[in-house]
Amino acid sequence: MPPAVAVRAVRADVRRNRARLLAAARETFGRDGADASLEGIARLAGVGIGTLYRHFPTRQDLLEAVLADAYDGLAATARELLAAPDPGAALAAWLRAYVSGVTAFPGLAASAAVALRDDPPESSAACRAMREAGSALFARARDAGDVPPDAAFTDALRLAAGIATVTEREPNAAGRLLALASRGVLSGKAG
Amino acid sequence: MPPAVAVRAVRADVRRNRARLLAAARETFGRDGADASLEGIARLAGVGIGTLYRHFPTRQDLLEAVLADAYDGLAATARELLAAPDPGAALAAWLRAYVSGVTAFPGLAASAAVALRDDPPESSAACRAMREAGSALFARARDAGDVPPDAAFTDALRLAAGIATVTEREPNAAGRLLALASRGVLSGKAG
DNA sequence: ACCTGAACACCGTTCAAGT
DNA sequence: ACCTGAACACCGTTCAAGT
Repeated sequence: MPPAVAVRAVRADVRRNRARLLAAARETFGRDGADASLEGIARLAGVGIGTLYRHFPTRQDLLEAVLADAYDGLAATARELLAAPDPGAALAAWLRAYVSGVTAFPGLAASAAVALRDDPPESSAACRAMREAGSALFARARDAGDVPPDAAFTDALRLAAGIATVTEREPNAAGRLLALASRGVLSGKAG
Repeated sequence: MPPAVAVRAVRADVRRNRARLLAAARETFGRDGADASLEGIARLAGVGIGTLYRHFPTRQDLLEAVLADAYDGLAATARELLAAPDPGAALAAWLRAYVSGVTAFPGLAASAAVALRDDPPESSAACRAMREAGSALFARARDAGDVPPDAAFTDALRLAAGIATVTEREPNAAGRLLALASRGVLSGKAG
């Protein structure tokens, strides 16, 4: 199968460029935020700007690729937390991890929120896997009676994304808002 | 007092330019979102770009001036709702109005959230008045036992800002998330 | 005192040429 | 098949000149 070999050879090249672009993006976004210069990222990666655009047609595509790492970690965390004794506390811990994961640098949380819209663009495999793992954690908490029976997982995740977006780089504020949303702003009385 | 007269004459000029810039900003932002071209706004207002920068040194300043209208309306609404019978329902209605008011166009909610940071920049008089009126509504709901006694008004408002930011142009989603945050993601059990 | 707008610097994006 | 980077278009911001 000579074509397969040829394809594999090309892929090595392409993959190396992609990996370099991602590493450069992580470094640059982490320093300058999500609105950093794309030309700077291409320069740091040692590729032409056209190559960056070939791999990541939009800034959002590049940001979502950066997010994939965080999603992998969050999916693993969700699966671990499925074994935790208190379903509600496990869900709360996971939502905190989500907020923390998508606030690695300014502007990232807003990108993460895009994948949670009512009519979202097609999302990455990592994002889908993260949501599936989180959904199981959510269902367990709901079955245990820790979450309102009519609540939707995506809405809860989106709420966390909103908190992350407005509390970027303010972990204390993020914690307060998550606690308030968990307990309920209007939950003074019994129900 | 001749100087006072001279000052007043100048102010008329300055105010007219400011009003034109604001009208142009409302129209342009409303059509193109908060990242619309500032040159286009100056052109539409019939002033030079330098005049726009003189009045509004940053884009955020211009957006906050646009927000002032919404804040005036929200302050009035809060004062009216103080007379509503159910304190909790009144607060809920006002938070819905806030979300609706700061989502007039894409990008506005994120600007509104800036004024709610833990260490916010100095905010407009309209914003302060809105927060004071909302705070009274919040205190009433808390005194009535509709809100957790240790909850902070600014955190509740910030939560609404976060919801607004991630659900822009999706009123249904905004309603669902507000309902979820009001009841509490983890409020399945009694308390 | 305020306004103008040319000038500067910078960035996003495309695409013809190259390998 | 992929990469390069010059070229184009556009925008933010400043500031010398004007009123």
